[in-house]
Amino acid sequence: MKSNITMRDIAEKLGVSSVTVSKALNDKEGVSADLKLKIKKVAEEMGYRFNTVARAMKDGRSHNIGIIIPERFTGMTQSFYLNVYQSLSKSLEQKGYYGILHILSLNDEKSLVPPRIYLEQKVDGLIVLGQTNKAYIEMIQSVNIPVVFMDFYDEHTDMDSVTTDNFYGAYDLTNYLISKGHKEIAYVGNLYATSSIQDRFLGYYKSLLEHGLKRNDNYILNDRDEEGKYVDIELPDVIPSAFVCNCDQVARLLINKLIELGYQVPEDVSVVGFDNDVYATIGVPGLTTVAVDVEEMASIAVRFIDEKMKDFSKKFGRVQVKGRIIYRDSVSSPLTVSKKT
Amino acid sequence: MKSNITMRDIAEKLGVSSVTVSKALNDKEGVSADLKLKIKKVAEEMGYRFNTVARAMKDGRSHNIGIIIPERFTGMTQSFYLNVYQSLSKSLEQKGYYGILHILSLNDEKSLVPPRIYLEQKVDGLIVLGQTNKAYIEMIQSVNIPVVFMDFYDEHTDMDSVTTDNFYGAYDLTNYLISKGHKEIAYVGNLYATSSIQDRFLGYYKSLLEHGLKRNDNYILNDRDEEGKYVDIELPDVIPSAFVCNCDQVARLLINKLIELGYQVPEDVSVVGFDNDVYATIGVPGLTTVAVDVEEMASIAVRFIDEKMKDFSKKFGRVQVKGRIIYRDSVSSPLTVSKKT
DNA sequence: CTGAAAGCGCTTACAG
DNA sequence: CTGAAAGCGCTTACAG
Repeated sequence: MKSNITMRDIAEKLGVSSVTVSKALNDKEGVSADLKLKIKKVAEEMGYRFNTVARAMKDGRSHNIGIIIPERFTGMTQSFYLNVYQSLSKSLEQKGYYGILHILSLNDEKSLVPPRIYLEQKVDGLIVLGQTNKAYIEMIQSVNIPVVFMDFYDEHTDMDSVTTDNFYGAYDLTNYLISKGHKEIAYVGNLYATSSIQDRFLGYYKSLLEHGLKRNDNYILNDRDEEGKYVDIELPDVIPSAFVCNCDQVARLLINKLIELGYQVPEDVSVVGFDNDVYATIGVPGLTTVAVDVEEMASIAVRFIDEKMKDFSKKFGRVQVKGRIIYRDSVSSPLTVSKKT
Repeated sequence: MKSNITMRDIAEKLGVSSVTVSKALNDKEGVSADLKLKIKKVAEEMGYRFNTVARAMKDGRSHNIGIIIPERFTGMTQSFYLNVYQSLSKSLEQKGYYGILHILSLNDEKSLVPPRIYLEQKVDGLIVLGQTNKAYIEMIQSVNIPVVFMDFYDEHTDMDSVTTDNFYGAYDLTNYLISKGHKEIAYVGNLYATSSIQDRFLGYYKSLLEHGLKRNDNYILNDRDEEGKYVDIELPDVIPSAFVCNCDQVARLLINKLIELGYQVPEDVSVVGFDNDVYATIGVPGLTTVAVDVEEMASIAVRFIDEKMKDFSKKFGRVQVKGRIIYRDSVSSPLTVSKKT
């Protein structure tokens, strides 16, 4: 492995000082245009590669941003966060940052162990992607580098977070079902599991309220236990004409269950999901759902980190990014005749 | 943002030198046990965080490893590489490295632009995850830091690569179908698209040869064009009793198509996939497939990088990691009666 | 326009 | 066992 070329090597070759080389290569003032060109040419020829570490040492900024994803969101089927990570990675690169992924283990979360990337001053900022427990949020908020939360928020009023507009998305979707003529609409999701599920529920509920439809407690269906493990969905005695599911995966599970029971989707029952992930397009019928604007979310989170880097006290609060409805084949107008066998 | 505590701060507080602090904190020789303990205690109290950048500056190693994924493998539905990335990230962390993701754009690949993480000396090594064009492989091989390729290889004999044992997996799976009584077995996949598809085909073919079954050219079915875009699968006039698909996604597409045509899987036709990804478990029936050992692959790739770091000339060549068959419900013994309508 | 000096926070010889 | 000196490769502030 040949040792690396430094600015000093270039300087010596040209009989100038390394200060001048630094100025030339960084397009700073204080070098004649002639010399600058010559320096750049020689740098190129010698295969010079800029040493980011030395720069980091000087200005105290690594230009690395840590992205923390709690372990429980990283299972095989949960590709959403990895997609977000990818978008973040792209957005960071555009601003000259680099993302370092850290999977937060259940243990470290419980024991409130700060991520090693922080303890070793490996990163200038942190993006927490996915809900952690409250104590962990507080711990991470107390850190002396910028922190932005993604895809969740909680009662801590001083946290900066970027989430998809769950409330509006579910509201929009439910309005759509109602416009199609549905009056009996169930919601599927454990209201106590995550803030997303809660907010989507509230959006659904607002739509009911606005249209003067009564909320029916039997139409709020549980889909998972407290650890997030899916449980069998217990259907009510009277099947409603439409279901708003808190996510596409659950919508797909529900559809499979309904089909097994002899119902046809969307002829007998309409079902909508949320996320527009694989589960929306795999299987028949394709799901009408809300597509989350992952790239926009990533781009905003990165901008926030960047601005907080310049002014640590800057606050953005809770920012919501609107998604949009993707229309597929899982919704139709309800049958007017009684549909219970 | 309070300025950070340094070793010198600790040294001053205790009236010792920063050299001694460095030795104590790194558990090196040359400090009395007493003093070491005291130093560690004070470091803890003062909230000292080790500065990795300074260490990197000193020893010329950033401890960052770049992970390059070609853009075309990062679409919504292709979560496999992101899962590998996640495993890599974990393995790297265990050895004290940090992974930095770089999505290789189609343009940069064509123009042979080296990744910025390399040009800026941001990383000590590179893992290329997913096949690139040959010229790009050559360019990246010429770099003066360790490189390991994952999930593909090609004619360059000097490249170190870690792949899943595609050949053996498909061979194993085809043997299984034959043991179930199948004699007419088709292979689905564009043989010219990737080395994985090719090797899986060859494993399938070896199994046929070993069992004295004749290869039938009509039983080799195309699934995608040269850009990797899926095309409609053209079924042969006589439907075989079993299909070996090059991946789960294609297996699922094929099953849906067969069902549409009125066939039942596995009653009329058996289908197997490869990868054990979402497509294997989503939909009915569940796919019999080969599970790739992602964690083992990641762990080996990281070990190779680590060892090449110590000895740049070290070669490992092509290493294959065996997967294992996951038995689900997409295979049964063939009907003995004629099955063509 | 050009460059000598100092420093970022560590660690590695080496001297006492 | 303890520490003064030098250096990793840059950049900043200042002097000429």
